[in-house]
Amino acid sequence: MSHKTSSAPHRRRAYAPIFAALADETRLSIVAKLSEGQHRSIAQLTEGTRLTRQAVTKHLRVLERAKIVHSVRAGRENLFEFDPAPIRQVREYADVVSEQWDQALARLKAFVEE
Amino acid sequence: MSHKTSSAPHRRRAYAPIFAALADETRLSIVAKLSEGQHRSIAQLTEGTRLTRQAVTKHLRVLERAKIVHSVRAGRENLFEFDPAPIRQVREYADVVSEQWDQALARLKAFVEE
DNA sequence: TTGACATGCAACCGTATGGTTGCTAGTCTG
DNA sequence: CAGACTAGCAACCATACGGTTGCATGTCAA
Repeated sequence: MSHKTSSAPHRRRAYAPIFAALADETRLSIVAKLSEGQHRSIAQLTEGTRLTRQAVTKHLRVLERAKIVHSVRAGRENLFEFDPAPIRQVREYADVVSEQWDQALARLKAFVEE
Repeated sequence: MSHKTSSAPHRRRAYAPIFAALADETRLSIVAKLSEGQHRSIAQLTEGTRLTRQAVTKHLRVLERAKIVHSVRAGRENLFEFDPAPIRQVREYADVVSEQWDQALARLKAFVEE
Protein backbone atom coordinates (compact mmCIF):
# COMPACT_ATOMS: atom_id res chain seq x y z
CA MET A 1 0.00 0.00 0.00
CA SER A 2 1.21 3.40 -0.90
CA HIS A 3 -0.17 6.35 1.01
CA LYS A 4 -3.22 7.21 3.04
CA THR A 5 -4.96 3.90 2.45
CA SER A 6 -8.39 4.71 3.80
CA SER A 7 -7.76 6.14 7.23
CA ALA A 8 -11.40 7.20 6.97
CA PRO A 9 -14.23 5.63 4.93
CA HIS A 10 -13.27 8.14 2.23
CA ARG A 11 -15.84 7.25 -0.44
CA ARG A 12 -13.13 7.30 -3.16
CA ARG A 13 -13.60 10.26 -5.46
CA ALA A 14 -17.10 11.43 -4.87
CA TYR A 15 -15.97 15.01 -4.84
CA ALA A 16 -17.97 16.28 -7.79
CA PRO A 17 -21.40 15.85 -6.13
CA ILE A 18 -20.18 17.72 -3.08
CA PHE A 19 -18.89 20.57 -5.17
CA ALA A 20 -22.11 20.57 -7.13
CA ALA A 21 -24.07 20.94 -3.92
CA LEU A 22 -21.93 23.90 -2.92
CA ALA A 23 -22.13 25.55 -6.33
CA ASP A 24 -25.01 27.84 -5.44
CA GLU A 25 -25.09 31.01 -3.38
CA THR A 26 -28.37 30.14 -1.72
CA ARG A 27 -27.04 26.78 -0.64
CA LEU A 28 -23.83 28.36 0.61
CA SER A 29 -25.76 30.69 2.86
CA ILE A 30 -27.84 27.82 4.16
CA VAL A 31 -24.63 25.99 4.98
CA ALA A 32 -23.30 29.13 6.64
CA LYS A 33 -26.39 29.40 8.78
CA LEU A 34 -26.54 25.75 9.76
CA SER A 35 -22.84 25.53 10.52
CA GLU A 36 -23.51 28.00 13.32
CA GLY A 37 -24.73 24.97 15.18
CA GLN A 38 -28.44 25.54 15.59
CA HIS A 39 -30.90 23.40 13.72
CA ARG A 40 -33.48 25.26 11.68
CA SER A 41 -36.82 24.55 10.11
CA ILE A 42 -37.50 25.16 6.43
CA ALA A 43 -39.63 28.15 7.28
CA GLN A 44 -36.83 29.64 9.34
CA LEU A 45 -34.33 29.10 6.57
CA THR A 46 -36.68 30.70 4.09
CA GLU A 47 -37.14 33.81 6.19
CA GLY A 48 -34.05 35.75 5.22
CA THR A 49 -34.17 35.01 1.51
CA ARG A 50 -36.63 36.34 -1.02
CA LEU A 51 -37.20 32.87 -2.34
CA THR A 52 -40.23 30.65 -2.00
CA ARG A 53 -40.30 28.03 0.68
CA GLN A 54 -40.41 25.47 -2.10
CA ALA A 55 -37.20 26.74 -3.61
CA VAL A 56 -35.47 26.54 -0.26
CA THR A 57 -36.84 23.05 0.19
CA LYS A 58 -35.30 22.00 -3.10
CA HIS A 59 -31.96 23.42 -2.08
CA LEU A 60 -32.16 21.55 1.18
CA ARG A 61 -32.81 18.30 -0.67
CA VAL A 62 -29.70 18.93 -2.75
CA LEU A 63 -27.62 19.50 0.37
CA GLU A 64 -29.20 16.44 1.93
CA ARG A 65 -28.29 14.23 -1.03
CA ALA A 66 -24.71 15.41 -0.66
CA LYS A 67 -24.83 14.56 3.06
CA ILE A 68 -23.93 18.12 3.94
CA VAL A 69 -27.12 18.36 5.89
CA HIS A 70 -29.67 16.00 7.39
CA SER A 71 -33.19 16.53 8.62
CA VAL A 72 -35.03 15.41 11.69
CA ARG A 73 -38.76 15.48 12.05
CA ALA A 74 -40.00 17.35 15.07
CA GLY A 75 -43.76 17.44 15.18
CA ARG A 76 -45.03 19.39 12.24
CA GLU A 77 -41.68 20.87 11.37
CA ASN A 78 -38.61 19.45 9.72
CA LEU A 79 -35.39 20.51 11.39
CA PHE A 80 -32.18 20.58 9.41
CA GLU A 81 -28.75 20.16 10.88
CA PHE A 82 -25.29 20.60 9.49
CA ASP A 83 -23.11 17.58 8.82
CA PRO A 84 -19.37 18.34 8.71
CA ALA A 85 -17.97 15.30 6.91
CA PRO A 86 -18.34 16.46 3.29
CA ILE A 87 -16.80 19.83 4.04
CA ARG A 88 -13.84 18.02 5.51
CA GLN A 89 -13.61 16.06 2.28
CA VAL A 90 -13.55 19.34 0.41
CA ARG A 91 -10.68 20.49 2.51
CA GLU A 92 -8.93 17.22 1.90
CA TYR A 93 -9.37 17.62 -1.84
CA ALA A 94 -7.91 21.11 -1.75
CA ASP A 95 -5.02 19.84 0.30
CA VAL A 96 -4.23 17.01 -2.07
CA VAL A 97 -4.34 19.18 -5.17
CA SER A 98 -2.36 21.97 -3.55
CA GLU A 99 0.26 19.59 -2.35
CA GLN A 100 0.60 17.98 -5.74
CA TRP A 101 1.07 21.41 -7.24
CA ASP A 102 3.60 22.47 -4.62
CA GLN A 103 5.63 19.34 -5.22
CA ALA A 104 5.57 19.97 -8.93
CA LEU A 105 6.89 23.45 -8.32
CA ALA A 106 9.54 22.11 -6.01
CA ARG A 107 10.69 19.63 -8.62
CA LEU A 108 10.80 22.36 -11.21
CA LYS A 109 12.81 24.60 -8.93
CA ALA A 110 15.22 21.81 -8.13
CA PHE A 111 15.62 21.12 -11.82
CA VAL A 112 16.27 24.76 -12.71
CA GLU A 113 18.78 25.21 -9.92
CA GLU A 114 20.04 21.78 -10.89
CA MET B 1 -11.37 45.00 11.98
CA SER B 2 -12.18 41.65 13.32
CA HIS B 3 -10.21 38.71 11.99
CA LYS B 4 -8.34 37.86 8.84
CA THR B 5 -9.12 41.17 7.21
CA SER B 6 -7.89 40.46 3.70
CA SER B 7 -4.45 39.04 4.14
CA ALA B 8 -4.90 38.17 0.47
CA PRO B 9 -7.06 39.94 -2.14
CA HIS B 10 -9.79 37.46 -1.17
CA ARG B 11 -12.47 38.36 -3.71
CA ARG B 12 -15.17 38.30 -0.97
CA ARG B 13 -17.54 35.38 -1.40
CA ALA B 14 -17.08 34.20 -4.92
CA TYR B 15 -16.99 30.63 -3.81
CA ALA B 16 -19.98 29.35 -5.73
CA PRO B 17 -18.43 29.78 -9.19
CA ILE B 18 -15.33 27.91 -8.07
CA PHE B 19 -17.39 25.05 -6.70
CA ALA B 20 -19.44 25.04 -9.88
CA ALA B 21 -16.28 24.68 -11.93
CA LEU B 22 -15.24 21.72 -9.80
CA ALA B 23 -18.64 20.05 -9.90
CA ASP B 24 -17.83 17.77 -12.80
CA GLU B 25 -15.76 14.60 -12.94
CA THR B 26 -14.20 15.47 -16.26
CA ARG B 27 -13.09 18.84 -14.97
CA LEU B 28 -11.74 17.26 -11.81
CA SER B 29 -9.54 14.93 -13.79
CA ILE B 30 -8.32 17.81 -15.91
CA VAL B 31 -7.40 19.63 -12.72
CA ALA B 32 -5.70 16.51 -11.44
CA LYS B 33 -3.65 16.23 -14.59
CA LEU B 34 -2.69 19.88 -14.77
CA SER B 35 -1.83 20.13 -11.10
CA GLU B 36 0.96 17.67 -11.84
CA GLY B 37 2.78 20.70 -13.12
CA GLN B 38 3.09 20.12 -16.83
CA HIS B 39 1.12 22.25 -19.26
CA ARG B 40 -0.96 20.37 -21.76
CA SER B 41 -2.65 21.07 -25.04
CA ILE B 42 -6.33 20.46 -25.63
CA ALA B 43 -5.52 17.45 -27.80
CA GLN B 44 -3.38 15.97 -25.05
CA LEU B 45 -6.09 16.51 -22.47
CA THR B 46 -8.62 14.90 -24.75
CA GLU B 47 -6.52 11.80 -25.27
CA GLY B 48 -7.38 9.85 -22.14
CA THR B 49 -11.10 10.57 -22.17
CA ARG B 50 -13.69 9.23 -24.56
CA LEU B 51 -15.05 12.70 -25.09
CA THR B 52 -14.82 14.91 -28.13
CA ARG B 53 -12.13 17.55 -28.28
CA GLN B 54 -14.94 20.10 -28.31
CA ALA B 55 -16.36 18.83 -25.06
CA VAL B 56 -12.95 19.04 -23.41
CA THR B 57 -12.54 22.53 -24.80
CA LYS B 58 -15.79 23.59 -23.18
CA HIS B 59 -14.68 22.17 -19.85
CA LEU B 60 -11.42 24.05 -20.16
CA ARG B 61 -13.30 27.29 -20.77
CA VAL B 62 -15.29 26.68 -17.61
CA LEU B 63 -12.12 26.12 -15.61
CA GLU B 64 -10.61 29.17 -17.24
CA ARG B 65 -13.52 31.38 -16.26
CA ALA B 66 -13.06 30.21 -12.68
CA LYS B 67 -9.34 31.07 -12.90
CA ILE B 68 -8.45 27.51 -12.01
CA VAL B 69 -6.58 27.26 -15.27
CA HIS B 70 -5.17 29.62 -17.85
CA SER B 71 -4.06 29.09 -21.40
CA VAL B 72 -1.03 30.22 -23.32
CA ARG B 73 -0.80 30.16 -27.07
CA ALA B 74 2.19 28.30 -28.39
CA GLY B 75 2.15 28.23 -32.14
CA ARG B 76 -0.79 26.27 -33.34
CA GLU B 77 -1.56 24.78 -29.96
CA ASN B 78 -3.10 26.16 -26.84
CA LEU B 79 -1.34 25.12 -23.68
CA PHE B 80 -3.22 25.05 -20.41
CA GLU B 81 -1.65 25.47 -17.02
CA PHE B 82 -2.93 25.04 -13.52
CA ASP B 83 -3.55 28.07 -11.33
CA PRO B 84 -3.56 27.33 -7.60
CA ALA B 85 -5.31 30.36 -6.14
CA PRO B 86 -8.94 29.18 -6.41
CA ILE B 87 -8.12 25.81 -4.89
CA ARG B 88 -6.58 27.65 -1.97
CA GLN B 89 -9.81 29.58 -1.65
CA VAL B 90 -11.66 26.29 -1.53
CA ARG B 91 -9.47 25.17 1.29
CA GLU B 92 -10.05 28.44 3.04
CA TYR B 93 -13.80 28.02 2.71
CA ALA B 94 -13.67 24.53 4.17
CA ASP B 95 -11.53 25.83 7.01
CA VAL B 96 -13.89 28.66 7.85
CA VAL B 97 -16.99 26.47 7.85
CA SER B 98 -15.30 23.69 9.79
CA GLU B 99 -14.03 26.09 12.38
CA GLN B 100 -17.42 27.69 12.81
CA TRP B 101 -18.91 24.25 13.32
CA ASP B 102 -16.23 23.20 15.77
CA GLN B 103 -16.75 26.32 17.81
CA ALA B 104 -20.48 25.71 17.87
CA LEU B 105 -19.84 22.20 19.18
CA ALA B 106 -17.45 23.55 21.78
CA ARG B 107 -20.03 26.03 22.99
CA LEU B 108 -22.62 23.29 23.17
CA LYS B 109 -20.30 21.05 25.11
CA ALA B 110 -19.43 23.84 27.51
CA PHE B 111 -23.12 24.52 28.02
CA VAL B 112 -23.98 20.90 28.67
CA GLU B 113 -21.15 20.41 31.09
CA GLU B 114 -22.01 23.86 32.40
C1' DT C 1 2.40 25.02 -51.71
C1' DT C 2 0.06 21.32 -49.60
C1' DG C 3 -1.30 18.48 -46.38
C1' DA C 4 -1.77 17.26 -41.71
C1' DC C 5 -2.45 18.89 -37.26
C1' DA C 6 -4.52 21.85 -33.32
C1' DT C 7 -8.13 24.86 -32.62
C1' DG C 8 -12.12 27.88 -32.93
C1' DC C 9 -17.00 28.88 -33.90
C1' DA C 10 -21.81 27.92 -34.33
C1' DA C 11 -25.87 25.35 -34.34
C1' DC C 12 -28.40 21.88 -32.33
C1' DC C 13 -30.06 18.40 -28.72
C1' DG C 14 -31.60 16.22 -24.47
C1' DT C 15 -31.56 16.71 -19.72
C1' DA C 16 -30.69 18.93 -15.32
C1' DT C 17 -31.40 22.99 -12.52
C1' DG C 18 -33.50 26.86 -10.11
C1' DG C 19 -37.90 28.81 -9.48
C1' DT C 20 -42.75 29.41 -9.33
C1' DT C 21 -47.72 28.30 -8.44
C1' DG C 22 -51.56 25.46 -6.78
C1' DC C 23 -53.27 22.06 -3.95
C1' DT C 24 -53.08 18.49 -0.32
C1' DA C 25 -51.91 16.69 4.20
C1' DG C 26 -50.22 16.47 9.01
C1' DT C 27 -49.91 19.03 13.55
C1' DC C 28 -50.61 22.45 17.19
C1' DT C 29 -53.57 25.42 19.79
C1' DG C 30 -57.38 28.11 21.30
C1' DC D 1 -63.38 21.07 16.26
C1' DA D 2 -61.51 25.04 13.51
C1' DG D 3 -58.08 27.75 12.01
C1' DA D 4 -53.29 28.58 11.53
C1' DC D 5 -48.90 26.86 10.63
C1' DT D 6 -45.27 23.62 8.53
C1' DA D 7 -44.37 20.88 5.06
C1' DG D 8 -44.85 17.71 0.86
C1' DC D 9 -46.20 16.77 -4.01
C1' DA D 10 -46.82 17.74 -8.81
C1' DA D 11 -46.86 20.36 -12.88
C1' DC D 12 -44.83 23.76 -15.44
C1' DC D 13 -41.27 27.11 -17.24
C1' DA D 14 -36.99 29.24 -18.76
C1' DT D 15 -32.35 28.73 -18.86
C1' DA D 16 -27.92 26.48 -18.14
C1' DC D 17 -25.12 22.47 -18.99
C1' DG D 18 -22.70 18.58 -21.16
C1' DG D 19 -22.13 16.76 -25.57
C1' DT D 20 -22.14 16.22 -30.46
C1' DT D 21 -21.48 17.39 -35.44
C1' DG D 22 -19.95 20.28 -39.30
C1' DC D 23 -17.21 23.64 -41.10
C1' DA D 24 -13.69 27.37 -41.07
C1' DT D 25 -9.05 29.05 -39.68
C1' DG D 26 -4.31 29.23 -38.39
C1' DT D 27 0.27 26.86 -38.26
C1' DC D 28 4.06 23.65 -39.05
C1' DA D 29 6.75 20.81 -42.05
C1' DA D 30 8.03 18.28 -46.19
